[in-house]
Amino acid sequence: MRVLIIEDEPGIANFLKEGLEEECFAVDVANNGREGLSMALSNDYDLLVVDWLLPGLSGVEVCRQFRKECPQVPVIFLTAKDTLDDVIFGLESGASDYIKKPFAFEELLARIRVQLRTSFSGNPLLQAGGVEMNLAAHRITCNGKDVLLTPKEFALLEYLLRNRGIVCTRSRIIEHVWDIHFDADTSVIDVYVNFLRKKLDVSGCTDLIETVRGVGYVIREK
Amino acid sequence: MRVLIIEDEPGIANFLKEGLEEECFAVDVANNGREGLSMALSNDYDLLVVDWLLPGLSGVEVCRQFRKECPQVPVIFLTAKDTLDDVIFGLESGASDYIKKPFAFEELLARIRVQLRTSFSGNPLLQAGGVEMNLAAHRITCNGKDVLLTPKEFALLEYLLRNRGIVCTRSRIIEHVWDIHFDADTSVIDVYVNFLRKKLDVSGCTDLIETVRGVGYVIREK
DNA sequence: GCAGATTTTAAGCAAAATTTAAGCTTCTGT
DNA sequence: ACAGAAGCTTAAATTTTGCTTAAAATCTGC
Repeated sequence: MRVLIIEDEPGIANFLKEGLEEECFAVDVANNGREGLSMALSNDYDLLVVDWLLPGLSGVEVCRQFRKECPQVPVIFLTAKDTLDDVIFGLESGASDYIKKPFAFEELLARIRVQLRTSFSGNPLLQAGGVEMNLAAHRITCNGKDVLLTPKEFALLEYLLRNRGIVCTRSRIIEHVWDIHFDADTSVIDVYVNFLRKKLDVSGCTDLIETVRGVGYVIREK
Repeated sequence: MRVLIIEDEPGIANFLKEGLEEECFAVDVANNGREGLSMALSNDYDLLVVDWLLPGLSGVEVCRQFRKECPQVPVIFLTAKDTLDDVIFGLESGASDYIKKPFAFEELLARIRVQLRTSFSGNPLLQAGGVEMNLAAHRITCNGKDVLLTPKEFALLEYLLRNRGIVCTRSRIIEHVWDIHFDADTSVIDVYVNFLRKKLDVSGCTDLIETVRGVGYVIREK
């Protein structure tokens, strides 16, 4: 995954570059709007991260012009502003998402992953243990054998696979897979983890999903 | 890390409490402004999450009065309002950040971490002696070997590691790792230090947690 | 609108984590 | 060296949490 960061503050630019590289992204940095637009147009990026406030050509203008040429590549804005007007204006100019400063790197990362999921369809294969998930084909195999999952089961497994190595808390799972924001008192997750484990067991993948008591679930790396 | 939530809707309060506890925070809840202010002033919290609209004493008023006494403890507002005026008013009253309802739990978490300056991306690894604690993966290794800890054990070790080089008194440990509803006359800490030492001993980390007689415990630097 | 599939709820059970309590050991000051 | 205080260790009681099922509710395609 190749990302271009257009950001004039060297400290922030560097922080983002290093953070994304640790996450296995290939990262380029441009220090101003004009340079950024030129790089964006002459290379094949999977995603752009653009500061709203840039010397010279503004982030909005960069986005507007870039969109003319590459309407499908997601653009995420970094902005210090946070009024509704600005957000609407930003999204109208073609941004896919925005994030307000100061932000946690983890949040930016989460948003990048959301954008890449919807746009990227070239080789969307997630795997762990004997399990392979082909997102484009919406198909899952376990040691070569097909495993048929319902939509919710698929979404849950996808979320766990995308976060492999990281413990997914129950709250995060409920938000990301079910889109429920204020209901702590449900046992759907337990039930669905149980469904998944059963289906994977049948195909020979045991112990893929580990329980972290008091916290949530995780698919470990390796 | 100890957090006070001041929120009158039990559903939301409960959801936040459980979510934050999964992330290993010690969480207290107050149901109204007056109770909240009194708890905030009489205990040693690391951060406050305050609803803007509260019966009786409003969130803004709570924040203003709390700020007089504890200017350094961050306060995050939950607000349904979203005009610039309200935001400015909120920030002028001493809030460190605010978040509009409805919000994703993860966004609140990200903002809390920004305020506590313990963002996952910044320093996901706490270490001392041969022990490494990876917060995101919720995983602890000791000389390379995995160590399985229960939630309370994890929280205690995290607290000691975050304060390494500093002696943690018994009362501070009780306040930050357990929460307010706790009996002062208990030996849980001894028991849990014992649990931790045993598990770490098995993996070859001896003498990590030192006893400071009459005071508490400490993990020394190097 | 029916039949089957999917999702959600609820409840009992099992297992694990937490807390209490009590006896033992070590340390400290005299 | 002794007495008292502080901390350590262990086992058992209590509480919490997750697993599993079955049944109820909801959705979907015909």
